[in-house]
Amino acid sequence: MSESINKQFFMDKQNFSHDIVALIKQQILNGELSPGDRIVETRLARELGISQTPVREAIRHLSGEGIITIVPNKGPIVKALEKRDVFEIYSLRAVIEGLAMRMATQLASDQDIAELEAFYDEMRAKLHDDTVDSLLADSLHIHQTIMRLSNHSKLMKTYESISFQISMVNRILGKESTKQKEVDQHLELIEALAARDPDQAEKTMRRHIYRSYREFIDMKEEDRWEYGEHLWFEK
Amino acid sequence: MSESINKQFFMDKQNFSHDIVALIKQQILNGELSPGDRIVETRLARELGISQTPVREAIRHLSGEGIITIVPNKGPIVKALEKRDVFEIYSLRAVIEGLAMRMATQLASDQDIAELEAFYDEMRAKLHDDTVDSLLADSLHIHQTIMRLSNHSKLMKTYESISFQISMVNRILGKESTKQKEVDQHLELIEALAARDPDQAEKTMRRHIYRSYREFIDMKEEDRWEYGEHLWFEK
DNA sequence: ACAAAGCATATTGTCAGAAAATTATATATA
DNA sequence: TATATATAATTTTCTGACAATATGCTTTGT
Repeated sequence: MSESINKQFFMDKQNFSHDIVALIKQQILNGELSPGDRIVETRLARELGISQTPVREAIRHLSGEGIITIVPNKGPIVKALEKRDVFEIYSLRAVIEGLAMRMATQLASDQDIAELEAFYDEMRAKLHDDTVDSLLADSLHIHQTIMRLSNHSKLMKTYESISFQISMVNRILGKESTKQKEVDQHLELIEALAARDPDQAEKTMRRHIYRSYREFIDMKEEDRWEYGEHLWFEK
Repeated sequence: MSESINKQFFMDKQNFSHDIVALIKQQILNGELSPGDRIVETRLARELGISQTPVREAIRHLSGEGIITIVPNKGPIVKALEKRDVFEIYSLRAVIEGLAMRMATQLASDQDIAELEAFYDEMRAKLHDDTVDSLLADSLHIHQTIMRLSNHSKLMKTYESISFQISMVNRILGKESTKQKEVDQHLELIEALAARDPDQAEKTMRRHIYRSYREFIDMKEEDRWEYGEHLWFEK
């Protein structure tokens, strides 16, 4: 019944499991699959109109990525995010992106930086008549650009796996940022980049991410995993 | 023929693929499987005396971890390590372990530190009549202990996946370190930990790893991915 | 009414083999 | 000889069926 409908997902340049990996990720970000949800291999296979094996392969791949947990003889579940995870995600992100900044100060061309500045100006211009979602997207774009400028593939891979979970956090808990502050912080980032001072750039990025984390927990949580600022950046 | 022999690998508390993941990793570290080698699912399954499916699952999991690359319709190969990879591994490791140090200064108990100091004394005592392999193992133990003290699961997971590749690097290219220097550096680490100064601790760790990297490329390579010290730590 | 035991169902784990794709080998043609 | 074409062999990919295990429900005994 729903077989023919879902077959559209298979643009299938490569193989089934490859597309199923993408499909499941997308469903998690959409909210069709929530953390803690069980994934039933047979059911998913039936819905997609294919057999069990490629579904299993996709799930095994995702378990390797750490997005899905497989309980032996019980089955796969979408990894749930605890409060502790949020702390870990942000703190890891801080050092990952910190190093990216450091490298970007050395590797970015003048044009790269000019483009970032232009993008920022646009972002600031439409600040007041724009949605929070759009702001988040723009923010994400800046961070991704910096990651790309670092030209460090393992850094990017690690970032992607975290970034996915960040998106999960944002989608689950929503986010109302004070737009002005958010925008200002990104100016700091770009200025630090333009100054081409690695030490300062790294510190700025770490502080930026620490502030995001603080904002997040101040809004949503009572108990926090914090251990104080000195766990995040220098003085 | 070799079926019954290899069956011993399956202590099999959970399921086949779980053990095959461990088996393949072990074979890579042993050198039975080298980077760039192809893995033929049917052959491996036949050798182990089981069917193809669990082998495939294990390989899919490993591809998720990034240890194996799957070329669609061609098959899995053990990911090869380029020179560039070595740079990326060390630099990523520097920030990962840097953060671990930072956290360890806050989370380690006095006893934890005392144990590390005791271990170090032992290590130094047997310095002269010990092999390089044994020294490397001791060094690894210290690093792993610090990771554990950080009590940061995502950090540890990232570290593990790098650590695996570090071991690959070491086994492929060998390593004759100047033992004395190597040992001294670890003293610095433990002292920084004992001082419980997060900033200093992080910097010490980063410098330590940077030095390892330098030692490595000075020994083996001509061309280097370096970009200067300021990419690694503050001044 | 409640708990334990046994049965039924659902789901995972494994298998053997067909279908599709790739690679290697051999044959034919210029 | 060299190049292209056809054929064979290998390997991946996928399927459908079955066994092993866990879960939920009913029955039974007290």
